[in-house]
Amino acid sequence: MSTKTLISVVGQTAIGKTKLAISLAQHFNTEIISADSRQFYKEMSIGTAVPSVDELGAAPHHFIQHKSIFEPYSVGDFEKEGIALLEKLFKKTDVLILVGGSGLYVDAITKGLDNFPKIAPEIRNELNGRIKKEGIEALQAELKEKDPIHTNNIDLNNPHRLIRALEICIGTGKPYSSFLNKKKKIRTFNTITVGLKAEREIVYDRINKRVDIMMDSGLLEEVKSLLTNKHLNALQTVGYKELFNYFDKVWDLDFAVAEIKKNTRRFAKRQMTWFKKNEDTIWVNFDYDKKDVIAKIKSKLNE
RNA sequence: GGGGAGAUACUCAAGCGGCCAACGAGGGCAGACUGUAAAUCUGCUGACUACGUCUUCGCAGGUUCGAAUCCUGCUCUCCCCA
Repeated sequence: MSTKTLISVVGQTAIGKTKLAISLAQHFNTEIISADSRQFYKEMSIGTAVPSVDELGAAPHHFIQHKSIFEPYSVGDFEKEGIALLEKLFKKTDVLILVGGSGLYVDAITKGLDNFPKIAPEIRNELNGRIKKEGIEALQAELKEKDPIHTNNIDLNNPHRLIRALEICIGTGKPYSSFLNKKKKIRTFNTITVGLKAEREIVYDRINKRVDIMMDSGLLEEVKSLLTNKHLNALQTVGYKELFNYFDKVWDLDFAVAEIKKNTRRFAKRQMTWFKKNEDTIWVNFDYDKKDVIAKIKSKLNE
């Protein structure tokens, strides 16, 4: 009777997730939680395609531009905040909408991550310094010693993963792998995933057009205003990093824009390989019929 | 008209007698993903009846046991002198 359901809307960038989410929120008379790792930041809006004022007014949204690029923020933080919010909102409604293009962030809400203690940022800084000075091999050797199990499971060539594993080992004195696969998190809600899809050419065309629109809407100015912060993690983002190169005079503008389009296409590809893994997803074409989608969701709701 | 340089896989670009289906880069494709995730990393990229076979290095001949690599002719491109 009081089963709570989270409708998770996923799909590639520029495919129309925001619009579908709003339709669903209106239909179910409910609210939207964003799981978009770049729309969290209030300093970024054009390049992240944050919902417009009209869209934000069409349904209550959460986690849109609620953080600053200067604050450290991670999936772990997002999971805690997100679950807390869901719990609060589920007190007054049975259905909520989650929308997001960031696979890991979506999974953090729907499936949950293992708990890791907070690690002092100095440890990562130091590891970043060491990997430059001593080379990746030194850190690989150290992980092998501190966590032989995890050494066998991760891609040792991936510096981000290597450093993350090591910072846990160093910061906690325990192997990274010892934090994995604790008891399964119990979610108090069911999740129905709706995936938006379209043919490659259509997605690519929409991406190209959206990048042009972003440029016409003042992306360049937005990026210029963030120039002094370009080292911040949140700004290691398609649409921003390429234009930093333009302002640094390493690329001309046309090339930078072409790179944004290319990198967005590649990002869209990676999103798809992530979302394809979920076998329960209800896939709908980007030119869906609204009633149809709602009917599919409802039949799933009644299962 | 004369002289010179060059034509290599989707693109750029190495190779200059055997170890070459051909370095590398770009692009493309596929994949991985537990607090950097719009990030980061990995694999594949001539064709196939695939641990083997077949067809490629401008075109056509030739030399050689053997050629992308040497020779001849042709075609095209670029540069210099007229």
